[in-house]
Amino acid sequence: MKTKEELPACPVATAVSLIGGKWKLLILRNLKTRPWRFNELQRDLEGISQKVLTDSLRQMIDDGLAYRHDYHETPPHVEYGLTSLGREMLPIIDALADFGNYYKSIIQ
Amino acid sequence: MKTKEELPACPVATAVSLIGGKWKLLILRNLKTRPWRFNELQRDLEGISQKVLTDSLRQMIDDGLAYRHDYHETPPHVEYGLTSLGREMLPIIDALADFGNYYKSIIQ
DNA sequence: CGGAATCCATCACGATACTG
DNA sequence: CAGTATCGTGATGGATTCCG
Repeated sequence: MKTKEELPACPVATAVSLIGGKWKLLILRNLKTRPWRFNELQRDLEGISQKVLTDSLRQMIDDGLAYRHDYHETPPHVEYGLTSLGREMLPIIDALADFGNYYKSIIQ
Repeated sequence: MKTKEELPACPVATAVSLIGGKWKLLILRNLKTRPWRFNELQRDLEGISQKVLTDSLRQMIDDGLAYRHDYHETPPHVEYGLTSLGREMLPIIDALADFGNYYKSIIQ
């Protein structure tokens, strides 16, 4: 979790600093509905490497947006989901989806 | 402007492909209120280079989000603003700002 | 299954100089 | 003022190997 002093003054810049990178918004899009397992996420995001998925998830956890639950089973069973703070980002995902649909509807 | 075939199937991914990079969302935040001149934008974004600002603006124009109006004066006078399509992105900016404010309000 | 560790590639981004 | 043209670098992301 960042401290107040590390964050930009502008709220938009603050949010951007949390969802920066190529994949976090797409990860949020997936976690929106339910918890996901690691390999399940990687398969669905198609194109993301293990390293980048690991790094992205860890940053999101560190920022308080996501949680990691290890069931301590063999074979390993780990699930990732959104914290209540992470769920506060869902209006952003919804706005992105709305715009994406609109954009595709008007281009020829 | 991209064609339908170049865009991802997922609407969120479509939107992300349009606002990718480090600066476009911040540029949108500025253009939200009124048209801006080039140097004015560069000063306000503090940290962005001319090249990156030029590249970002050109992509946004190419994607139909922004326009460029050259007054053909000497000294040069050029203004950048949002198209009606670009204004459809404003809910995204608003959602980002809301979240940024909320995030800063709850961290200690 | 869910990673860690390592190495490598690319390109987004940045610095600098110059121009109509 | 509003760029263009070069050139350089470093963080981000990708490929591969190994492990409990």
